[in-house]
Amino acid sequence: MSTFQDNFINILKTNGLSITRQRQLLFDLLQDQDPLSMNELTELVGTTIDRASVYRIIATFEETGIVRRISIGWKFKIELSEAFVAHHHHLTCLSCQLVVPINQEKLESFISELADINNFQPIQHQVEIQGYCQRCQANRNIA
Amino acid sequence: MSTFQDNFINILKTNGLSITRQRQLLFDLLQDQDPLSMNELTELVGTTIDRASVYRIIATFEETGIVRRISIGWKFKIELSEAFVAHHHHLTCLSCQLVVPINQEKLESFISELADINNFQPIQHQVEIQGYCQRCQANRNIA
DNA sequence: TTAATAATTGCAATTACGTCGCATTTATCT
DNA sequence: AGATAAATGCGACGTAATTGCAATTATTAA
Repeated sequence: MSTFQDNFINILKTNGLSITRQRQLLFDLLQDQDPLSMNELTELVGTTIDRASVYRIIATFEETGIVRRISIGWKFKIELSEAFVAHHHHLTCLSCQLVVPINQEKLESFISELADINNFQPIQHQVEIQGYCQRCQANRNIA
Repeated sequence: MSTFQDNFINILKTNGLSITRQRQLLFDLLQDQDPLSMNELTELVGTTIDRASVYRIIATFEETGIVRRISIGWKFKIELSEAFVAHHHHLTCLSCQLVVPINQEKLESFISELADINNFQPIQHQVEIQGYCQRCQANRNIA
C-alpha cells in the first residue's frame, strides 16, 4: 500500500539504520505537512522526542536523502526529498505563511541554461518567491 | 570619483546617521568582496569592531537599504544592495566557493509570471544555483 | 523466543549565535 | 573648542544547536 512508508524503510535498511519510534514519528510528521522548521518539528513532537535527537535524526535523514533543507527567505525548513516528492520550488505568503509548491519544466530548463552559459555544471538550485497570496492581498486593501 | 563612497555617505546622512570608523570599515569589506556571512564579517574585522556592533551596523545597513541579505543554499550572506549593484542572483561553486553573479531579464519576468499564475503578488525572490565551475570540473576529472 | 551486541536515545553540559542595557567614547553641530 | 546627540564596547543574557556518555532500544543469530 503505502509506497512512502516502504520507501522510507528501504532507505533506512539500505543504510544500516534502525527503524525507531522516533524516526518513524518524524517521518510521519513530514509526510503530513508543509515544510517544517526545526522549531516547528521540536514543538510538534513535544516531550516525546528529545530535542537533541530531533536534530540528530534530521541530520541522518539529510545524509541518506530522506529529507532536504529548503530556504524560505533566509530561514530554512525541512521537507521530504525527491525520493518521495517530485522536485519543486515554493511560493510563500509573507502574511499568512501559506506555502504553494511550484513545478515548472520551463523553469528547470532555464536554470540549466543559465549554468551552461557560465560554464557551470549545475548540481542543485533553489528558487523561492515571497509575496502576498490572493486572500491576503484582499485583506491588505481593506486595512 | 568614487560613486560608491559618495552614495554610501549620502545614504547615511539622509538617514541622520554618523559616518564612523566601524561603519566605513564594514562598507569597505562588502565593497571588496563577494557576499559575506555574519561569521566571515566578524572574523574579518577581528577585534577592531565588537561583535554586537557588527550586528547592529549590519541591521541599520539593511534598514537603510545599503545591504541586503541573500540566501546561499540554506545559509544567508550579506551583500551590497541594489543601490550599489544591480539586482542579480548567484551561481556558487560547490568546490572552490567561487560566486558568479547572474543578471537575466528573462529570469525576472519568468518569476513574476510564476507568481501571477498562482495569484500571488510577488515582493521578493531568491534564485541560487550550486554546481561546479569550469576549473573545478576539470580538476575533478583528473582526481 | 531470548541473549548478545550494536545502534540510538535522553540527559546534562557546552558551545555558538544573536540581542540587550548601560557606561564610555566618538561624531556632529554651532 | 565645547555641548549634545549618537554610536560603540563591554558584560550579561536568551535561545539554537552540538557533544559526551550512560541508559535504553532495536537487531541479529542461536
